[in-house]
Amino acid sequence: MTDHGGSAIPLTTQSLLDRLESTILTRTWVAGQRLPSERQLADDFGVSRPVVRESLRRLQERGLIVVHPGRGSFVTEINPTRGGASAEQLVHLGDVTFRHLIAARRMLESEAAAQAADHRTDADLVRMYEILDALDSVSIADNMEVCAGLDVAFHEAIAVASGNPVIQLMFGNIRRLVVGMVYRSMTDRALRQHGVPIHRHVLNAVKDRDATAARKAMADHLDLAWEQYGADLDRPVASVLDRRAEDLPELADLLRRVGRSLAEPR
Amino acid sequence: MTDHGGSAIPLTTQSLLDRLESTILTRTWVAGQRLPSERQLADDFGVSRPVVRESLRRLQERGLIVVHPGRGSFVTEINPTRGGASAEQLVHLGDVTFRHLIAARRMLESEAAAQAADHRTDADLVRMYEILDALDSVSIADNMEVCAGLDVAFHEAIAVASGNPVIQLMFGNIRRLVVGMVYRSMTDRALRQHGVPIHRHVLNAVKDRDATAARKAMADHLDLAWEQYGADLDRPVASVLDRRAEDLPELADLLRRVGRSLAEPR
DNA sequence: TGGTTAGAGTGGTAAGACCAGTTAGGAATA
DNA sequence: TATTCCTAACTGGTCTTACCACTCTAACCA
Repeated sequence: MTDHGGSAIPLTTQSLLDRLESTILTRTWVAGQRLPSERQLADDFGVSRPVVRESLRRLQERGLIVVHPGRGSFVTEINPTRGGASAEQLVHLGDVTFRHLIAARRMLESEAAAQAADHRTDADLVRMYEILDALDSVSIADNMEVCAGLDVAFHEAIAVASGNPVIQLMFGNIRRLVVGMVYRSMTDRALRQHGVPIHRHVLNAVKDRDATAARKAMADHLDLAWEQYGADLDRPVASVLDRRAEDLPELADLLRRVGRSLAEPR
Repeated sequence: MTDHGGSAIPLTTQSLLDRLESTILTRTWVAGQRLPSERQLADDFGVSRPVVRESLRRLQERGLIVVHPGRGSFVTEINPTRGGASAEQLVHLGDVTFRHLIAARRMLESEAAAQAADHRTDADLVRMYEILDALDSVSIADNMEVCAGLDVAFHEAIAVASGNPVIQLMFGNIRRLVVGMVYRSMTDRALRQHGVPIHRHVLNAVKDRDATAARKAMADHLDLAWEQYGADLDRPVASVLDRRAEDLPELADLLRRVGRSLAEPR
C-alpha cells in the first residue's frame, strides 16, 4: 500500500522527483488520488521534508498535482488540451504514435518553411547553410548523435526563420519528440539517402523566397518518412524517446562553432 | 544593485514567485546574470530560505533559471524553440502579434478539423453540438465570459476530436492566447455575425466526415478574423488584451500570471 | 437526534546547522 | 616578478526542530 514503486533507502532529491513523477505517469497513482502526506513521503523515502516539498513544487509546476493546504496533495488528470501538459507526459502515457507525430510535424513544419521563405533573414540563411554543410561533413556511422543533433537543428532553424513566435513555441514543445524521431530515421538507410538531400530542396526554396516550393519540399520530406516507417507508424514514440542529443558536449560544441552559442552562463 | 523591483517587507510565498518571475520576464535581470544567493534573497524579501528555494525550484521548472551548486542561480535565455517556454512568457516579451497567432491557428485548427472529420467519434459530435447549441442560446451582451468560454470550448473540442495527441498538445499550449483572441473577436460585431455561423459549417463537415470541407471551413473562419482585425493584426497580443483587463476575470488571470497588472505597492 | 467542539492531521513557514562543491585572493614558491 | 598552491569565504543541498493556520472527523454535550 505504501510501496511507491521502490523500497526505501533512496538517495538524492532528483531521484525522488523522478520516482514520484514516474509513479504518476504510469498511473500507479490515478487522477484524484491523494498522495501520502509530506511527512509520510519523507519517511518512506528516507529524505527530509524540505526535499519532499521541493519535489512536490516541481510536480505542481508540471501540472501533475494540485496542493490543498490542510488537506493534502492530489493527482491531477492529464489533459493535453488544457495547457501545461508536456510532450514527455503524453509520450509516457503511450498514446503518441509516429503516425500522430508525423502528421503534426508535416502540418507545422510545412507552414514553418513557407513562412520562413517569406521572412527569413540573411543570418538565418547563413546558419542553415552551415548546419547542412556540417551535416554533410560528418559520417553518420561515426557519430549518429551529432548527425541527429544537426538534423534537428536544421528543422529548428527553419522554425526560427519563420519569424513567428507561435510557430517557434509549437516546435519547441514537440522538440524532444522530433529528436526521438530523427534518431529513428537515422537508422533507416533509405530514409537517410533520400531524406537528407531534401533538406537542400527546402533550403533552396527558402533562399529563393519561394513559399510554395518550400512548403512542398518540407511536406515531401515528411511524406517520405510516412511512406518508409511501415509498421513503426502505429508504434508508440516512447520506444525511442530516451536519447537526448542536447546533453552531448560534442554536439553543443559543434553547434556553437556553427553559429549561435547556446546560452551558457559562465 | 540589490533592489529587485520592490523594497523589503513583502508577504507570502506566491508573491515572491511572482516578483522573481516578473523581474526576469521584464528583463530587469538579463540572460546569463547571476541571481542573488538564496540567503540574500531570503534576507531581501524577509522570508525564510526554504521559501526562496521553493520559488527557485518553480522558476527552474519554468525554464527561467538554471542552478549550479556552489556557484549560484543564473537567468536563462528565453528561447521559444528550445522547449519549456510558455505562451505567457512569449506574450509578455511583446513579440507575439495577432498576425502571428492567426497564422498559427489557421494552420493548426484547419488540420485539426480535417483530422477530426476522419477520426471523430459520435461522442465528439454530441459534445460539439451541445457546445454550439449552448452558444446560440446565450446572449453575448449578457454574458461575454460564457460566450467566449464556449467559443474556445468548441475549438478545443475540434482538437480533441482529431484524435491526435500532438495536435491536442499544441492547442493546449496556445490555449490562453486563443482565449485572449476570442475575447477580442467578441467585441467585433461583423466578426460575431459572420464568424459564429461558420462554426456550423465546420461541424457539418466533421459530421459528414468531409475532411476537405472541414479544413476549408475552419480556414475560412480564421481568414475572416484575418480580414477584420485591421490595425490590430500587427499589434502585440499583450497590448490589446491589456485594455480589457479590468472587466474580464479570466484575462486578468492571464495578465497576472504574466506579471503585468501587478500594481507595485512601493 | 443534532449541533458543537476538541483533537489529530495537513500543508506553510521559520530558524539554525552542517555538508560538498566553487571561487577568489593571499601566501609561498620558483 | 611571475607562478603555483592553498586557505577561507562563499554557493547551493540537506537535515532537524518547531510553530502556525487550516481542514476534517469523531466524540461530546444539549
